[in-house]
Amino acid sequence: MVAVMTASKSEAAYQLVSERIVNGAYSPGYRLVLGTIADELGCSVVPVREAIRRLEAEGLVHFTRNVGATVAHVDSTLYLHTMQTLMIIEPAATALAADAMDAKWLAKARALNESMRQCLEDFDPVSFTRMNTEFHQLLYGQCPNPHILDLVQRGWRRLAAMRASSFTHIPNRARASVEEHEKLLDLIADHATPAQIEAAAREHRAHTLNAYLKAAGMAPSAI
Amino acid sequence: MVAVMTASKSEAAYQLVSERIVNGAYSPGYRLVLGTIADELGCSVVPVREAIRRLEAEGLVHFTRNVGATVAHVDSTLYLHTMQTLMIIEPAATALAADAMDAKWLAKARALNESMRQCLEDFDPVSFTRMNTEFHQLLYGQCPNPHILDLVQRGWRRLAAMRASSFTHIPNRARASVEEHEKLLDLIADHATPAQIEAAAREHRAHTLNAYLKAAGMAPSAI
DNA sequence: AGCACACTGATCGTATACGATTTGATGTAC
DNA sequence: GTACATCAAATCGTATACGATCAGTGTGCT
Repeated sequence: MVAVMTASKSEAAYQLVSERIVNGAYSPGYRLVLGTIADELGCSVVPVREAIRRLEAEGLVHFTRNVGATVAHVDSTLYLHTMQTLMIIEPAATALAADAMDAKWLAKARALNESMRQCLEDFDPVSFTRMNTEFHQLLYGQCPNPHILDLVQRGWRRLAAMRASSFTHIPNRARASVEEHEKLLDLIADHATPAQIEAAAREHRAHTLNAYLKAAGMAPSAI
Repeated sequence: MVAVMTASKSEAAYQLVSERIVNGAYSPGYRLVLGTIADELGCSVVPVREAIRRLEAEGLVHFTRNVGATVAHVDSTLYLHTMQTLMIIEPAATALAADAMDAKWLAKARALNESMRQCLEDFDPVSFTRMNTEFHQLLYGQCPNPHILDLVQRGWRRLAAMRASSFTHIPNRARASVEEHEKLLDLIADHATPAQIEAAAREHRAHTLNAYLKAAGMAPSAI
């Protein structure tokens, strides 16, 4: 772990805890004790406290006054809510980013999607998941509205944290995802309107969301 | 304002500064000096610092390391971005809240909208703005997804902070808003699908956004 | 045995203190 | 008069310290 030396200690604490939650080193329910983390980082509790409050605001940790912080538990409802939020924001971000999607971008996206297809052939779910995240980053990454971009990034981070802990992937969706990605890229190549791009992107995410809901025995999402 | 005495001091600092920004007591660019605010609250700088960092995460203040915090400046781009974000999230929240909109709710919403119409007759823009906020709160308030609800509330808070500082209202839109509200309520009364409700709500906000953009000489929003 | 209550250890919340950094002003050389 | 170096005041960042609060445990009473 290479820490950026110019960053403040509270920033370092934020990065450390955040990363450990997202990649699953701290599982849900894990107790985040200020003093312990402070010792580990070689700093005092004040910056650590600040970092943890920030993570609380992002929903990654649960905080109780005078008691302390724990890594947030993930239940199916929370997962649904996060997915639903992302389902609304990400397609909009993608549509707004449409202007920046030139031929070069398109070639890159297509190549990435092909690699994902190859991962499926090779039964490599780990790479697939990584590339899937990368692909979606490519989709929304050029969104010119920083608020929206920020929301999407946070949404993905939360999903990553949830998946790292316990959630199983739905493998059947993987193949369909690749096909839907391709259709979306075709649409972009054909200079579809932002509204059309948004609709297609939202449909893609809705499929994923509803597949999850169905597997969990829950009703499909209203929107 | 009755402060809850059990709340922590950092909470109190957050509430104080937040409220002052939203109602315009602190204008954009105002320098938030930790020590000064701490003195005013009768506490030390540590909780104040925490509160300010939280406000930074919400985008209400701008923060520079080793320099300090100022109330965020509002330019037309920022305003556009905030409106655009709200335009995407609020309609979704409204659609998701559709289940909770019963006859009683509908009567309340209709009454409020009529009061808004009356405000226009009486040339009372202050009440109109207050009621408009209230009306929209009614629309999205029952959204069962807490993340989405939170995002909408924050969006409105930011808008309020921006308006408090400098932005002039666009009076021509006021009358159209009331009509659009009514159409939206009719749609809900007719048991429209959530998707239809979302589309109508989004159209309403898009009109407001585009009216602003046009007035500012900017191109209409892509979505 | 079961309940109530006080006690204890752990941990949080914040005051205070001090070093680090920035900013703006002052003075000096050109 | 301008550019640059130096310095001082203001302010931030965080370490340390201590009081406040909570969860768990043991003891005594019924």
